[in-house]
Amino acid sequence: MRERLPPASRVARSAVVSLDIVLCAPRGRQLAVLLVRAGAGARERWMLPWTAATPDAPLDENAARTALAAAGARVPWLAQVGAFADARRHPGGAAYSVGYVGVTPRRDIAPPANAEWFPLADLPPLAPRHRAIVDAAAAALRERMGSAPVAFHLLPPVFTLTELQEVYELLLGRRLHKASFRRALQAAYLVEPTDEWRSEGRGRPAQLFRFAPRKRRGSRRGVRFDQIGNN
Amino acid sequence: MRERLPPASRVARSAVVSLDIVLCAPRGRQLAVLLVRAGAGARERWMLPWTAATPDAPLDENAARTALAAAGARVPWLAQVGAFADARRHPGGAAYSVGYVGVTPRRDIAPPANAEWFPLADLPPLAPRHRAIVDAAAAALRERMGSAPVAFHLLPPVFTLTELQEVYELLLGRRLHKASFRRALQAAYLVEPTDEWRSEGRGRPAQLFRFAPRKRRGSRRGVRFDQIGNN
DNA sequence: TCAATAGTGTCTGTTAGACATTATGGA
DNA sequence: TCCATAATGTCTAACAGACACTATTGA
Repeated sequence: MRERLPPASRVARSAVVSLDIVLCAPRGRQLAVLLVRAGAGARERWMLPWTAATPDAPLDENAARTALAAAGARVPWLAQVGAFADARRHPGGAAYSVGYVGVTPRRDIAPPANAEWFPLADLPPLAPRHRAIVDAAAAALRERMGSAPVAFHLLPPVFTLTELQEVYELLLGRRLHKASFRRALQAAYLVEPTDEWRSEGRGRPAQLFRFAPRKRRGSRRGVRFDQIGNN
Repeated sequence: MRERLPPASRVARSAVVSLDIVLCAPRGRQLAVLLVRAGAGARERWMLPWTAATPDAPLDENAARTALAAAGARVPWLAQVGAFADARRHPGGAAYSVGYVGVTPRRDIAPPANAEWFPLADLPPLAPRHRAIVDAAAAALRERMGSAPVAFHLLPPVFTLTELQEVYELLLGRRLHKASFRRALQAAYLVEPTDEWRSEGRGRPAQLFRFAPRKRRGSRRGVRFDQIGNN
């Protein structure tokens, strides 16, 4: 089930194009990113999981393999962030790098021995290019959240609406109104209730839902100029 | 003012990474894309303007140079679309390609002899990778339209509100309501009126406006699940 | 019983979309 | 004068956000 790939540290430093994965998972009220150890003891460094690209293979396949090898499990959602070059500041010396961002429910992932989850907001020092890829990945994640059901890939198959809301708050970086969130969710026909309930600590148990999108009559109202103004 | 670059056809076929530009301009009610001729007579082909990437130079600089050389004028807005690989289907045989999308007001651009504008919806046959880059560029343009004032780079410095609305309709691919469009525009403090008016044919002359964004109090209401549902 | 969380009903301010009306020029 | 386009005012339905309330569990 688990693919074998050469560890990143043994890939030739002359690799022309690298694939670098920013793998995210929820961790309490923060997003966590998976990093792998490069160096040990006083010279300990961290870097994004990466491999040299295999020519002639689709980039997405290459990236999926890299993510699988790094995480030890299939990554349910993976998207390209972009290409990076500027200076030679990749830990493996790659002239070009293609960044990918992925998400996974945390429970699926017990990281390999040389890997560890770090809070996105508090990463250890990274090579400049990896730092740029992480920043671009976080931005891409927030952007694409509205056009793809990314949030559901951060959750197990069944979840409470509070859990779903917490993931949205995580990705959006702001608190949401409970009643409004549920109304919008209902109007979008994205989830359906199961007949299970889960009790956590005190309080009334929460009903469990599953992701079950249905065809929708397009609404698409208006033009929002909200974010226009920079650049 | 105009940079000299080797024409794409003379770049070695072994180039590892290419930069490929999808340059867009308004053309009536459609978007036009700039293509360059590759081959002649019965063997005539068209391709996106591209060059081999210069190692160690920032990709954005590389792309700006490529666009400048292809269009013969500075391109006011240029953004990366992503990296492409799959099979060896680049016209120059590049193993990897980084796509860029740019926009320019049409009047600025008199294309060089071997280049021509084509309607985006009706392009001649392209190499598979170029076709993929064009499609991704069109999607990226629509996506980023909401977060950057792309529309204004498709217009001359002063314009009528009807012209601005037509550009938005072009980019969004749907008609907008005139009164709503103007209200949203006013609320966004993006344009300011000049004291010029322009009369075109019959009807009342239109006031000319210029792009002049001002600081805005963030509104950012609610969560829209509008586009969620496809992966 | 109290504390804590889930879930729902109602009200209000905002706004997209539609319609109507006025304004101003050319034919 | 009639027609075409610009620009604006008003009404309505939809909806985000807030508040309050009920429901259901554990302590």
